[in-house]
Parts: sequence; C-alpha cells; structure tokens
Amino acid sequence: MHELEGPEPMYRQIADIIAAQIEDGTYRPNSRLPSEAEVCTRFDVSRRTAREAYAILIERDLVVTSQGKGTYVKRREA
Amino acid sequence: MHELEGPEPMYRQIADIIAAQIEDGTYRPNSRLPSEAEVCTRFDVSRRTAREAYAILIERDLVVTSQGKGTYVKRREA
DNA sequence: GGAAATTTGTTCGTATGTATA
DNA sequence: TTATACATACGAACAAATTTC
Repeated sequence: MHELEGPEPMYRQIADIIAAQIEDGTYRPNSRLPSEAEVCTRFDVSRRTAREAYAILIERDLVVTSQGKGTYVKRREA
Repeated sequence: MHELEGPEPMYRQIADIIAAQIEDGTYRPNSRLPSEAEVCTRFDVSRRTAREAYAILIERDLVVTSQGKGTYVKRREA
C-alpha cells in the first residue's frame, strides 16, 4: 500500500501519515484509528514500530489510547 | 514473571527515581546521566525498559539525549 | 589519522498481563 | 468464554554519532 523509505525513521513517517489523515478528516474526532496490529500489516512494520508511531501521536495530543478498546482521535479544542 | 514488582511499571519507577535524583541535586544540570547500559545493570532491567524510563524524562523536559554522547540533565529555565 | 570502544537510534521478535467487546 | 486490543517487559542485531586510545 504505502511505500515508506527515506531519511526519517519509519515510526515517524507513519506518525506523520496518520497525523495528516487526522488533519484531512480521513480519521474524524472520536473515531477509532487502526489497531496496532493493523498498522503492522498496513505499513509492514513490527508491533514495536507501530507503537512508537502512536506514541508520537499521543505525545502530540492528537490521539488517546485505551487498553482493550483501541486508539482514538482526540477532540480538538481551541 | 518479573521481580521488583510494584504498583507502577518498572520504567516509570526508574524514571521517578532518577527524576528525584535530579531534583535533589544528585545529578546536576548539564551533567551526564548513567548510560542506558548502566541503567540496565543498576536496576536489572532490559535496555528497552531503560529507554522507556529516559523517554519519560525527555517528555518531562528534564533531560536531553545525544547520539554517541549520552543523556544529560537539562538546565532549568524560568 | 584511524581503529576500537562507548552510547544512543532504529527495528525486529516473543511472551505475558490486563482491559474491553 | 473467546477474541480483540493495548500495556509491560524480556531479548537481539545493526546503524550512527561520539569519544577514547
């Protein structure tokens, strides 16, 4: 699906792609993002790398994760 | 199965311990913190866990890391 | 100058626990 | 209960930047 290669580490590239998709409305507020396992297969990376990508989005305050539920797009305020 | 178990995950415990040591002056501003390898042996954890601990301190803006150099106590501003 | 050692950076794999559906 | 999904933690390997000898 996606061809990922470049100077940036994969987890950052993935984070940027998903962040852009949140921005452009592909993933709407409160909607569930792909599971870590889905990210693994979609971008052909390990679970570790998928988690690193989501960790960045969490740090950016773009998403929240909930054990057993999934990762969700956070609502934008201000 | 692991030892040294508590209410908090190990990486957070380690982060809290080191953060406290930064607070009390054990580790002074601009000084180098123990390398990841040292954290591994000192707390008997894997490198991944050691890195998770430092990741927390980075997120808290308490330390900075530099490839090939090490992890340093950040200088307090404000 | 250069090789070796040190240290962080990235990435993979595996196992087990906990929470939710 | 079973399946799904995230949380924690172990290990391994190589790359890249820096330091040391």
